[in-house]
Amino acid sequence: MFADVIVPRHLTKTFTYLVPPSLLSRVGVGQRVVVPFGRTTLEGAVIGLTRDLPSGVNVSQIKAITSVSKGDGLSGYSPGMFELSRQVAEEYIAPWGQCLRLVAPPARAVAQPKWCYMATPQGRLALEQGSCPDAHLPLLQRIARRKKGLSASTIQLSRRNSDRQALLFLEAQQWILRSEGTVSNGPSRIRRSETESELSTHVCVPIAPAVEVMERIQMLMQACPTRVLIDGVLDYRVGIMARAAQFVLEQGRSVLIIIGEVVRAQWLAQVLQEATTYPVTLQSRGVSGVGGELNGKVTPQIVVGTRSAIFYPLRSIGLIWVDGEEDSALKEPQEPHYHAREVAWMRAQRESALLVYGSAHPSLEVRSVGEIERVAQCSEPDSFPQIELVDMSREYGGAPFSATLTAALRATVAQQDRAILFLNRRGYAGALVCRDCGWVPRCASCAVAFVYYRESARLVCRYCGCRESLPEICGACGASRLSPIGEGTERIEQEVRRLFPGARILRIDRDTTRGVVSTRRLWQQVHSRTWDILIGTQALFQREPILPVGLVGIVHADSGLHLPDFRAAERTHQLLIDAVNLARPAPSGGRVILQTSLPMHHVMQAVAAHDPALFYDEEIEARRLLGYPPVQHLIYLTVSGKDRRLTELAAQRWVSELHKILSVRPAATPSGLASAQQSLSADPQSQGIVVLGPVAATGVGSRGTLGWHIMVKGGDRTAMRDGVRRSLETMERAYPGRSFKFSVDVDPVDMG
DNA sequence: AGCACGCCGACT
DNA sequence: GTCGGCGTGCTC
Repeated sequence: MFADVIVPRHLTKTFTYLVPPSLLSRVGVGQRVVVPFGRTTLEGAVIGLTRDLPSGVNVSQIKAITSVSKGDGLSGYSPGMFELSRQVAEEYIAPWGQCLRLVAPPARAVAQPKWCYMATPQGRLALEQGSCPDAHLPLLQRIARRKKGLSASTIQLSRRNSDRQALLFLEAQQWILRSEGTVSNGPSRIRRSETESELSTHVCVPIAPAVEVMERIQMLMQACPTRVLIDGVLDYRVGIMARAAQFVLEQGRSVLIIIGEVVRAQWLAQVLQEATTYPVTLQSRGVSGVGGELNGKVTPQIVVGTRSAIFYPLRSIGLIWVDGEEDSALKEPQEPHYHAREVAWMRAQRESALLVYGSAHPSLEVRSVGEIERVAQCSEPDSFPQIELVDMSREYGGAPFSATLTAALRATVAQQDRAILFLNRRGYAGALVCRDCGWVPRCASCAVAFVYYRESARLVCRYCGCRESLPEICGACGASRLSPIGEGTERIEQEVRRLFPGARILRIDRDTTRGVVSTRRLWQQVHSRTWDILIGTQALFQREPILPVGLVGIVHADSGLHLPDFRAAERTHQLLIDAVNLARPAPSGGRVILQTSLPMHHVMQAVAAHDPALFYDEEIEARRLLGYPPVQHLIYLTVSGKDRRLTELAAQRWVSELHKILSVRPAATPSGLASAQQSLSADPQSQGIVVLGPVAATGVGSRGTLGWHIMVKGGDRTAMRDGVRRSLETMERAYPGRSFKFSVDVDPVDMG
């Protein structure tokens, strides 16, 4: 009997092993097995059993399975998780073996025996007496110098044959001793002392949910698997989360909570530990282990973690809660490029669990899911701060603050209240903007902002690669004041210090929060409220929440709109809502001043009116017209290599393969692209697939490699995926070796 | 992906 | 001369 085994490597093929008679009864599909692989031993999984050898494999090369993984009481991968890894591999066009490591990181002790060499008393004696041969002396001295021993990886014995011989010799002489290094892994129970001092839980006051809300959620739990969107602010969501978790735990089932940022996960774990009576485990990346089991008995628990925790081997899950489902941190930047929000739904369906998406500003993707229940926070008009839009194109001079904002800051400082100046610093990626009306030149067919290249004095589209010369005048108002934008936090800080010499000013951004120590100190200052004016970027939203203040000034609300990303408006909308929520409600004197050059833009109008529908309705229409997600789908391909020219040729070859397989009319040239675009716009439900590019990657020459991007866009997701998978196979066959790397990102996010 | 081998330039 | 850089091939 032979077993087809996949290994946790970037290898698409399977390897065939002999099943020893002694293991016949224990080896089945899905079983984790230890196998010899090349010179090493590693842990793979059986995906099939056969009586005959596959063609092309010789009996003489066949090795036997060493052993069956001893585990945790489960026979290898639990069937559900094994299938989940296969589903992820298929969905995201990644090698199955690569996805296996998500559901069960290879047991380190098996995959890489960590040896540790120590000098024996005899060895030390040999050193003193000088009886060690000169050839092996340096190594013995090196080992003897370390009292606790030297690990094999430090010696790097793989490189030098001489060292390997020396080790064998020294071991034979019993001058050194080889022992197994200790490897610690397992989930870390949160230690209160460690995190409590750092993160303030008091800043969040969970709102006790209404009886009807909890009744509805309990009803939905009967209809599982099902999805629900909880649309509301953090305090509201945490209130429901704690109650729902407690309810599920009392039923004897566990709760899995996924959140984008690590610090947010720590904070949430702490809040839930205080709010519920069950154990909370914080799952951080790289830590493996089987949870929910103690002496063979399943103990319900809460697991909080970042995206990789969606694969946590928890048994009997009743509730999966993805909080901040719109966070791009839920998308894995490496292969396999899974999105934890989507994997959560795959898992919820397998486990028959309730899946909750929580957000203060849900993604268009989640809002457009047909069969999703929605629980929205009812907000009275009184719960919002007062918002004023200031049209910056009507302000004189180039000052960063309008007269309105300056006066409001002055009043706030005079009243000894606090103010936050929010600056959206993303978006300084070299866009050209009209100083008079805020217009930004955009690609006609892709509708994303052009990237401005100063040296070549050109505009380039990040999506389709088309180029244009610089416009002389503004396309909207005809003025000739077009210039690149840019106003950093430093500049704002200087200006605030000039205007308010007596005020206590604190700045939070990527520059001030470089190190762990300085970050902690700064955040302690934020919470101690020993400041009058706080200047910050989106770094303000990435940790525990901040108590709201009297005045929030949004200095340049438009800057995020200029990113060359079709989601630029959506991101800006989210950030502005977060910024608005930093102000107290109007009855307690909360006020927001939003400075913009585009006061009529749907993002600004929606934020000013506290009416998200104004944004969503217009945005979804724009996505429909341009064929962007969630209406249509994208697959983003990258070819990277050393030689720019050859890599471009490989990328072009990929495009033509895609054309062939997907039977798309060649439309890669900017002129042809416009017509392809037109045919899409004419029929929004068109199943037509478009291939854009190749376009040179912008981060030019990172570590000597160059990249070219290709975008596949269309309505038929399955056809696109199948086509891309087949084209990838063709490319990897056509270009073996490591001169090029072909990568695939299904449903990309963060394209700016 | 890892991990070997093997071929080349710069120094203990 | 060796040490360590990286390019290439193989793993049942």
